[in-house]
Amino acid sequence: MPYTTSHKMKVRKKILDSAAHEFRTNGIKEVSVPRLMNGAGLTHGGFYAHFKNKDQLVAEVCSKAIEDTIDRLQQIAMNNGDPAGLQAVVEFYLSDSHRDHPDEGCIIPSLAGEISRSSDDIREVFTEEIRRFISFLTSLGTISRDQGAAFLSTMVGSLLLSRSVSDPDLSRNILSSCKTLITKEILSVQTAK
Amino acid sequence: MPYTTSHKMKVRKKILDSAAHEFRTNGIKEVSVPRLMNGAGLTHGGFYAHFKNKDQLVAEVCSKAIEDTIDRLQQIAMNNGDPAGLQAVVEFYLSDSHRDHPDEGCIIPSLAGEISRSSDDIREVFTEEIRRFISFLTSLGTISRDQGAAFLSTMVGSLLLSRSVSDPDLSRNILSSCKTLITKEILSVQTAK
DNA sequence: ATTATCTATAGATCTATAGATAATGC
DNA sequence: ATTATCTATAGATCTATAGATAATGC
Repeated sequence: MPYTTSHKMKVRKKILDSAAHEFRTNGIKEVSVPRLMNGAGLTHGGFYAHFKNKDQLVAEVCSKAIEDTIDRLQQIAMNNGDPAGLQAVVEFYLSDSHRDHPDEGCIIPSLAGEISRSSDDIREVFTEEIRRFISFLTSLGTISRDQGAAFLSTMVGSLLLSRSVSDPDLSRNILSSCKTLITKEILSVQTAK
Repeated sequence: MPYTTSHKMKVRKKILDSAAHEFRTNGIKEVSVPRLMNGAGLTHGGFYAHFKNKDQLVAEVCSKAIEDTIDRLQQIAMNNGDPAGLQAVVEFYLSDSHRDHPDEGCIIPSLAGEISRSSDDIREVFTEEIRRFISFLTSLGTISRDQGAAFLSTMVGSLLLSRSVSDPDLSRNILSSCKTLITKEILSVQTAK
């Protein structure tokens, strides 16, 4: 074998990281293979030694990026104890800093539009990760799986709209109104218990 | 003047309609000017007699398409009377048929991702329409402007996710959980009054 | 000897423009 | 006479592949 296996894995990871970053910032269609490979310090021809085609890369990025986000949110939850964990996750997701740094934030608001129009292979991977995200949210509190699904929808929609409007006041308003809605719902469940 | 003004307006409208349709189905980046013009029964060269560039078309489509959606929802609300109007709008927005026909549905879930990465001109037009949409929702019930903003976020996020997952059960679950969340919130306001 | 990576390129396709053509109003 | 529309094309850029090169393990 030329090049150690670990070398190839390291390069592959570099391409994946570069792609995760670029896709979040610029969308899937906007990012070309040459641009991607340059970002990883390579030339474009080598891409196909690592991935069958661009779609396969997209599928792997979806999977990896969402799991990384869940891991990060899990950390935030653990730092805030059992009843406050879910609330802390929501606050982070709907924060100004998350809105202003799509390049390292959750990939769902950035790419869901394009993914909804993508191949079945990509959508199946995405589906599994959405399921995992809902399970994660549900695991944090006394909420039902349905509430987890609704919270995820609200957070994704809110972040997406807050990034799409050019008026900072409206943008902040969109985030805070959704925080209020979710918080109210969390509290209503806790008092009903 | 060659060609009546009304002829030119008619053609311009045909391009706009074709674009609104194509963008919703395939995204902005995916739809080329030649493809667009073919859809309107013209050749690509003529495009620039109507629009300065593709961005100007995108801005006009955003504006027109969202206003059309609000008009349509207004109709639904009026058909359902004063207290039930808001509920009927939410039910329609989060219906299976809206999910399954992005080509004639609300443009926001389809395009917000791309718009969030677009030029300031486009984002400013979009902002104004989002404001209008929130005002419209607020006008339907006893809800606050903040609640209108939160409902819009939830509806957009829900429709987007329901279109992105490949499992029909999960997709329906995402829609129904958001309907429940919003309905609960509407009722809580009404009983508090 | 094997294969990741590079160089070069084929074949599409995109946005935008220039100049020709043709459809209308005066 | 005016200008919407068409034809043709410039100049970029994209995905993917073929063949050359070079870095490593045996």
